[in-house]
Amino acid sequence: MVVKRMLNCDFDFSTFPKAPRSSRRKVSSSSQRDGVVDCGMSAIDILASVAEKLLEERESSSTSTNAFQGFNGQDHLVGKMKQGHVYTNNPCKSDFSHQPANLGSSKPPSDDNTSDVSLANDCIFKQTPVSGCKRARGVKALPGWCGNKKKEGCHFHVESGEEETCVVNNVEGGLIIADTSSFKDPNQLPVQQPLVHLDGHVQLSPGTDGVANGYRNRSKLVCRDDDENHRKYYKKCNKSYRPPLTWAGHRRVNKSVVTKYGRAVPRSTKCFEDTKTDGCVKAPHSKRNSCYGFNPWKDETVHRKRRLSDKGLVLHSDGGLTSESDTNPPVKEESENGALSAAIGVHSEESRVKFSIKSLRIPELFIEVPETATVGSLKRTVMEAVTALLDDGISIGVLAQGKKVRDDNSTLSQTGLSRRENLGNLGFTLEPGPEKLPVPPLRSENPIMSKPTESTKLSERSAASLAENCVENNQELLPYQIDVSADEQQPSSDSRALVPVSALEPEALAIVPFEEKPKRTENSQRRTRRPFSVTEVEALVHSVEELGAGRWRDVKLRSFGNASHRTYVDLKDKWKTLVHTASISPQQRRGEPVPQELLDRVSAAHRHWSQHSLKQNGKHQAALTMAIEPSGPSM
DNA sequence: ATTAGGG
DNA sequence: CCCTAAT
Repeated sequence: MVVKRMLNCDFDFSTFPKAPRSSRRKVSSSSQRDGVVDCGMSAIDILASVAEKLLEERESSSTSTNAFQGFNGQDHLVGKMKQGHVYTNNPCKSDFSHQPANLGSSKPPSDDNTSDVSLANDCIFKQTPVSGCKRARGVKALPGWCGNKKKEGCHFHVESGEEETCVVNNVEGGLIIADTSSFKDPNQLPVQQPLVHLDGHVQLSPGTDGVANGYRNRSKLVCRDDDENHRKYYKKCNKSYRPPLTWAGHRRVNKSVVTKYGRAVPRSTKCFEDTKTDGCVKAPHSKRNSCYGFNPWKDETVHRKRRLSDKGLVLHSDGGLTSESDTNPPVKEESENGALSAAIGVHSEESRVKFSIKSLRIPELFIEVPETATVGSLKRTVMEAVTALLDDGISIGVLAQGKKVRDDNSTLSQTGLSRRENLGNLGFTLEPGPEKLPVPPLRSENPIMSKPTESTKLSERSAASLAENCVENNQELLPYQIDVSADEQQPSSDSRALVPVSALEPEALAIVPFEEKPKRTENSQRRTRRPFSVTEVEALVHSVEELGAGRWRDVKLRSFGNASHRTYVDLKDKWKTLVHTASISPQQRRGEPVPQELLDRVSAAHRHWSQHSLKQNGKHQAALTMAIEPSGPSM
């Protein structure tokens, strides 16, 4: 099963033109006021639009057929989409206006194409509110992709709730479960905020500067009705769905679907390299069931920097606020663009403010499973994707009056959240953690060595990186400050600031602070696993025979020279395992078999040096003893 | 930076 | 392969 991001990591954010944050903010803000949805376009939307334009172009130009080759078949389109690229010869480049879309305008989107999808300086697409938009046409042009006919209202909901969370599109042999928001209108497709580069790139992160965002932190977001049960549930799921991992160190793997194949799959820059190499193209109907949970904010380097400035997803509390005395239950309002919105019920009683987040939508969740997949496996797939998304850790940010509240110590009343009328402006954001996100050193590893051998790995890898780019559209609409360096807030404290008062609504989902000390910055990647070859083992054994175990630095220098990927710690570890391997029966050994001859040498050397060290130790002891009692026992 | 050892 | 503690 595969849960993956539709778009892969091949985005080139760096080349994406951006308007100054200030201007973007401004725009967003005003458009928000006007209720106009900006950049509320999903990848599918964009692609559909692009396709539409391409098709239109073709229709109007009988000589430009070549330019549409890539879009003629859904196969192609789907495949490309998965790469995160929309390859076009850009026959209709001009269709994408460079002019700012009707930002800030309250004018309803016109019916013409350009207003439907236009590229602002800011690279934000302005789009007609989902329903009945042009996309439908584009979609239709791509039979099988997301045409109305094929789109089904396959819904998933959290066990405890009835929330519709996704729409499933049948895509030639596979299902693509797109986003989530409940789309009453069958024509509606998940709305996200991808950006389309003029060169055809589709970028997922909309809002901000396309910076990848992440639920990067450790604090966890737990949807619950009964948090204990829920946690158990998640745990259970994790256990039952995750394949066993050998390396103890892979424990964290469980946290991400992506890790299905272990963290061996690096999610750093290499993702890009690899992506390019294999194109990250996964046949839409690959026989292999793969499951990509994308984990948006986990991947990479390329986006890391920018990610710093990103404030991530926004849990937007537009409406749905109600006081405790209200008879009517909190009304959940759909954010126009769908993704991850949360209706928050606020109950006021004197100095107390209670929150009840009715729902949290998970944005952009793409799942691909073969038609032959069972419902059960589909459930698991969805579960994995969702779990991976949540489990990966996110921190919560609070937005008051549209501004980010940085001071975790300020009270709600001081922040202006004590008054009900202001609660309407309360917002939450899912964002990267407090940890510094230093630009990770790029490992220059042998490209051949690191070249993945399994296409699945590549796919997952890219899927993982891609996910990283997911950004809730709304964030762009919220004028909170974006201060990268100053972003020192502690996620944990942030979370604590929001004390869930659960049970107001039994089925309400609440954000629960989840204590977990961040051990490792998410941006630090686990090295890719590189099994020692017999040759390497031989070299290692040889060196140890001569130098003994313990002088790893020398061993490294001697047998591995400048092999940057083999550190002395690696050698030490390898020796450790070799010794162990040599001590067990051949039947218990795994991995590439090490010649018994070598293992015998390992045993011999180990024995030898062990005794040697004992002797040394003994000598030392003797020397010490002598030093202390130089003249020996005098009594 | 190395080494040692637990995870 | 990671993480720490101790050198």
